[in-house]
Amino acid sequence: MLNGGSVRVSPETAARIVAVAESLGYRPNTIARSLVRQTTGTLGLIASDATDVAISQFSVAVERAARRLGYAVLVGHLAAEGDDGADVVRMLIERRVDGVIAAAPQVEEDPEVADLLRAYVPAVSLHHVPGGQVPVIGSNQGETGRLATEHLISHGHRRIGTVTGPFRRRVVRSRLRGYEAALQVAGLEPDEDLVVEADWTPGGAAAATHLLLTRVPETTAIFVHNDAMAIGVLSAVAGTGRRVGTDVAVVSCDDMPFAEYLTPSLSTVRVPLAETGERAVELLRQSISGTPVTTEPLLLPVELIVRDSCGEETEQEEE
Amino acid sequence: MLNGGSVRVSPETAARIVAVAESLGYRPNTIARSLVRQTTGTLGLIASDATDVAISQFSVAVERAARRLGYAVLVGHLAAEGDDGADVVRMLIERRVDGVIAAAPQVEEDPEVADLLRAYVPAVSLHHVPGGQVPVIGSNQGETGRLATEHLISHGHRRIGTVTGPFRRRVVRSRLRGYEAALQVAGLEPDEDLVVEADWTPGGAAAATHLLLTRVPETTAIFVHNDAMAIGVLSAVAGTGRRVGTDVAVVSCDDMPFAEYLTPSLSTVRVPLAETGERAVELLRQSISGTPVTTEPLLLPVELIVRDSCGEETEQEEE
DNA sequence: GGTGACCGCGCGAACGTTCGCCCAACCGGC
DNA sequence: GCCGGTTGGGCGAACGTTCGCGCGGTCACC
Repeated sequence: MLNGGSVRVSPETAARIVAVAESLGYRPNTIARSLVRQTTGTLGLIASDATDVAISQFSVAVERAARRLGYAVLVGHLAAEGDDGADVVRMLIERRVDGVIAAAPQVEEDPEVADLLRAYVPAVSLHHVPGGQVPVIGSNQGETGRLATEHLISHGHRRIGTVTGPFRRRVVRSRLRGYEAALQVAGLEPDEDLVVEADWTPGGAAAATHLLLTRVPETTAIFVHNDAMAIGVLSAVAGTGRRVGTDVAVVSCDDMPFAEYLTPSLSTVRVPLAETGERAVELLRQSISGTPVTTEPLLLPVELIVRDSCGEETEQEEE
Repeated sequence: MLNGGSVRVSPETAARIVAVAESLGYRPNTIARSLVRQTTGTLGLIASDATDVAISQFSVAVERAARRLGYAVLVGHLAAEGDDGADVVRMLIERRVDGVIAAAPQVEEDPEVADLLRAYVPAVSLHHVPGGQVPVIGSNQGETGRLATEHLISHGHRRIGTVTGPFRRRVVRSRLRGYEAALQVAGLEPDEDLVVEADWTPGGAAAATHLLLTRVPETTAIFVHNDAMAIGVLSAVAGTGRRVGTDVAVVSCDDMPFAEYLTPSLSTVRVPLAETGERAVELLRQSISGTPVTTEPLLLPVELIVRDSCGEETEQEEE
């Protein structure tokens, strides 16, 4: 009755009841309500070990959007390596969440999680779910690679290396396709030696960059797959005595808050993580309310942010 | 019965029941159980807008520790500025969480949230709660400031500036006390011009650093209150034509994963955020189970990690 | 003025557990 | 052999809602 539903009761009685309830500090018991309504008003969020700033930006946006819609958010973090994914999802399902948002690349190779998401609960994923049938939302990753690479090409670079995330990830492959497409349009031959796999961490990226610059010392530009790794790239480039921006141009992906303040400031393709989070919640709400949703990936546009690391400003003395 | 409780039933009957339950895929309904047990097996986590890497490291550790104990975690993120704190806490309380962990500096100045935490639910906070009576856990922040400053002093620096978080935060005041204590022990006079307030962001820290170096150009060392701001400090120092490490030594706090890969690599006082998260859950579990817990702040030790930004290695060419 | 229809409201079942209480049966001791 | 104690097991209440159904009263129309 007190949930705003249309109960057939005279307006003044309703007002009286509400007044009394208020004065008594009455708060409806969510648990009892959930029991009879068979819905909990709770969303599950499964996130990969969110030390990753990008994932945590997404998570915050998801929680905020969910709360605006009256949902609470139950989180589960997946270990970086390890397959507790199914356990986490099962935990969420047992808690009777109304839907699940997955922001964990691990799901790409976890058929057990995929089955759970497909069969037991409305879900939206940031990553491809094996077997499909789960709506996917994300950014236009091919465009990301293309934009970054095109920009470097337009500055006259011919030897453009790339430090990527793990190849087995779709994001990485999409960005690589964009990178290669841009090269081909410019008449440049893709070269395997210029592509080095890393692990999303600054340390891994630094090692990868050293490898790249050893294999192809003539490299004058690097496209790196996220801002955290970019930190490692900048460090490694400087470690070889080269200057970032002038000797080696760097363009990254994500546009985290710190990107602007790296030395030199980082050119990067902005990925709209907060907006993606909001859209994910919106999509999930539709799916929960029974509206059929397309399982065709919903891709949000990305945007190149030009700063100093790509050599736009060769004069960096004045910051 | 299927919850492992001690029901007086013959062993073989129990085994039979479990077997049948298993074969039927029976999963006890958490909601109904919560209703009668008056406990949900859920913990609430209120986090400040966790774009802050430190908070998100803490959050991940909390969730992991909680899950190990069989708890699920409901999160609420507080807006950076804005007092929706009470709303978030109320939401958690209405969802009948068994306890709340607060990792949001905002609670320091929110008496409404403080009252809720005190009166309605077992709680543990990372920050001082006005009015007390809520167990606080954290790191030895005074020690943090002292360690960093002492190290700079031991390198012969006499003009040591500091770029801080907002003064109204206890963490900041504790660290400042440690900084001043170290100066005094070394016979150095604290100087107001050397202390500049910032807002935890790289951008704010960069501006603060410019201000500091304008006011006191002879500054040869900077103690900055977290790694995110350190990025801004490095950028601003470089922007004035000074070299970090050789001209201006920098020591920070936190030791985030990227600290090692900044250029130059960042000396920083490690704050054990993951361990803090685990201890917080442990403390909360005790508090929930009725064990009286001390409200005396539980302080974990910190550790200075020496890298290049404090000038330990003057030769940085070989990284 | 009487009858019918509609509207406001109250009562009770159901959601799926947990847990206490009672009953029955078996065993042992007197 | 009978009685008491102990143990295994089943039945039903309670947790706090939601929602359907039915009843009673009032108003309007004939």
